[in-house]
Amino acid sequence: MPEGHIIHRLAGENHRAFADRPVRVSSPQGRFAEGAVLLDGRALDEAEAHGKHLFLGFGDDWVHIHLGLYGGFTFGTGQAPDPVGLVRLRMANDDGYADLRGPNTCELIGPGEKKSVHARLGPDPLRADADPEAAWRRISRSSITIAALLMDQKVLAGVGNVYRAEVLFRLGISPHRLGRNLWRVEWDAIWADLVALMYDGAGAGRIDTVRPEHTPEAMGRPPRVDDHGGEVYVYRRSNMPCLVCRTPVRTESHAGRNLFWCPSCQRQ
DNA sequence: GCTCTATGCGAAG
DNA sequence: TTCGCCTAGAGCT
Repeated sequence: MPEGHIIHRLAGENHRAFADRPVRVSSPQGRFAEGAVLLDGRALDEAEAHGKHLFLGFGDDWVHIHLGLYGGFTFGTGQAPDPVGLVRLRMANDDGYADLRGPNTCELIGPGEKKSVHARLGPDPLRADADPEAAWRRISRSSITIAALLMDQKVLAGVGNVYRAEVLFRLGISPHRLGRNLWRVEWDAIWADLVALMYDGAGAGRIDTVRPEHTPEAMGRPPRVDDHGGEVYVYRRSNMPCLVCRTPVRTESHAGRNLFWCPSCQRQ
């Protein structure tokens, strides 16, 4: 259940495990059977992430994967065991294996289709070719909230519910501000903070956003780590005291997703 | 066993 | 704005 930092990490893990050697490809569940037959025994050439989309390249054939809410990869070493649960895609060689379960998308595409996926995604803070100006052009003209804009993958690729809540908290910006009411310096700060947070997240495999001066140790409080594995200011902390000002964290359903913010630290 | 939840997204209304 | 969809684990009866 990943945001973009995990997808970049997965690109690296798949590349390390399977690049440049023949891969045994199968679909124990059967829903990627045709693709598996076509790829079986071929070598993985490239693994690439753009936002929450993962691309595994076998020559001109690409596996396009989107994990959705509950998709996930499991990696293991040695001989692959009998599949547990619904394994859509299994890749294996003599050293190890990877199982993909529950993805929203797992499909074989060609270079043209891959290009069109990239074309409909906004800049990804973790990609070297990202152009934050493209996101700013849309945000600065928009009459929808910055909270909704940050989650819109056409505007910005890779940010999900955790990063949007946390970056807005860290910069003291209300999630209800409209895009066109954002200052340019605020957008620059959002982008820079996302690059730093997501880079750290990709390295650590979890999302930690709490600054050293607000950690439980620094504040003399017991540690509290969210189920997703990281330490955060507001995400999934409804009604708990803000780590900075003690005001209860608020939550509301915003465009179908839970939004979390501190009404005192994020006044406007 | 059942019900709920989740870092997502696109189609339908 | 709501629904449906992909799946597994937690917490409940």
